Amino acid sequence: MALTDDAIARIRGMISSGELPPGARLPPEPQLAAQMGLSRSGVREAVKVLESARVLDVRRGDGTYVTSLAPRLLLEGLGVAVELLRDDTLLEVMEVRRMLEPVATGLAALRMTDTELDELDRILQDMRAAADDAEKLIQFDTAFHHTVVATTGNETLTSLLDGLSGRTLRARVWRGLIEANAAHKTIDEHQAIYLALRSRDQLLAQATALMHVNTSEAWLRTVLAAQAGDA
Amino acid sequence: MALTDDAIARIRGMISSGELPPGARLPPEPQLAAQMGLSRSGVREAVKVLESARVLDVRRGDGTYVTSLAPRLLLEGLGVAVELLRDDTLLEVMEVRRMLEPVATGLAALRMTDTELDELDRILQDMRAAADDAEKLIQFDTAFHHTVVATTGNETLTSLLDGLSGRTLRARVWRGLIEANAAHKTIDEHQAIYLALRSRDQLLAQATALMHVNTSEAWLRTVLAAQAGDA
DNA sequence: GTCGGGCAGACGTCGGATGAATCTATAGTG
DNA sequence: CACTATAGATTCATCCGACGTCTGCCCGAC
Repeated sequence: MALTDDAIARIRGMISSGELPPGARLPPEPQLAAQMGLSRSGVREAVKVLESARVLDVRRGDGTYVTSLAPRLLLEGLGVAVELLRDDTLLEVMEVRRMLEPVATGLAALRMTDTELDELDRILQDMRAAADDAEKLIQFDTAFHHTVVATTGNETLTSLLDGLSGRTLRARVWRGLIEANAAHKTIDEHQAIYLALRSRDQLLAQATALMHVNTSEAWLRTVLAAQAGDA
Repeated sequence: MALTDDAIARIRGMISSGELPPGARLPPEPQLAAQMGLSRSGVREAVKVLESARVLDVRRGDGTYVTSLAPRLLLEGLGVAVELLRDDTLLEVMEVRRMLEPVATGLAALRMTDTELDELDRILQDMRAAADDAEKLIQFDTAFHHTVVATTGNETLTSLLDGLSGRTLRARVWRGLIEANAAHKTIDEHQAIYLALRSRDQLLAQATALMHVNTSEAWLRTVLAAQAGDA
């Protein structure tokens, strides 16, 4: 399998070499095909791959362009990859979050502005109001952690952690939490993180975040074990 | 753009739902096309995307199969994504490594066996012997860190760090190091990490790793600044 | 039992044709 | 002159059919 993969590599090469900078427009498919010595079908497959990787942006009726290549785009694929991981490797993902999220939260404690703290407070209230609505809880939980990590100003870090905290993963944890009536306890953990951030206490923020991830990991274990029992 | 992307989503859905477990064989392309209500071309594009994401394994003359879905496969794409990041975001990547690698190295200190330590020692000697051969230095440097992180037993973590330590990134750092005659100093840092691991000292391992990443980051800054000056 | 050939199945690549969306330039209108 | 609407050109989306090539497997020969 060479032709199509060659085309992928060559287009990628043109981008990383700077020949095709962000925003640049590629030649029309027929022309690109001629240029690379393969049929239009092959080019389309190559372009589709790069489009799915958020490297190219294909606009019907217009043309094909190089995206901004921003980390948030290129690292988006991490999320879909994590969604496909098998159950026994989800604990590995959790372990990575456990290493990364506390440090990130600690860093956020140093940089967070009052405005951002207020937003966190708002999300926290939303969570309490959501009660037992799993769907909403997951949504606010996601927003909470995203907001915290985003204030580090490191987009790569944010995208990475977003990807590692996939929707399915969160859903499973919260299902376990709600079924065991432990949702309120987890919301309290968020509160603790919030208070640590509010007081700009890096070490405390780190500690509260670690506790929180640890709780999540524990519930994930429970859910996975119960599921294994069923099967 | 719905048909092909729908197909991608549906195949992915069949996999994550367990309908297509790892190793399973997909129907032939024409049949799959009929089943999903689109042409073979569309199916081929969808399959190609999933193949590039290491979700499917297409064997010419044989058929299409679901891969093992192991983290090392699914997270492989992270590496190619990082290779396409623009220069100004590489420092973000470095910052993430700075958060992750010390913790991982500290963890490795607790789990590393004598055999693995001996292998590290061998790599270290290779590095010293490589002298000013940038190519080899990069190769041994990669091997060193990979070996350390791999002993944590966390394949997800290993793949993640491998991806974040892309070849291009390493190449740039080492280029700066060699040009400034600072290669030996960096090799000494590896030695320090090795000694910390040998004595199973988690905190010291963490500290030496942090210092090392910090050095790399500093050199990356230098190289990027020099490059910006050229342009 | 082993080796080799041949056959069927499956992916790889190609070329052309048609439809749909977008952009642009032009002509018309107030 | 400014704005709008229409027509055409450009480009991607999708489909269809054909042929080449590789792989796996069965079966016969030795």
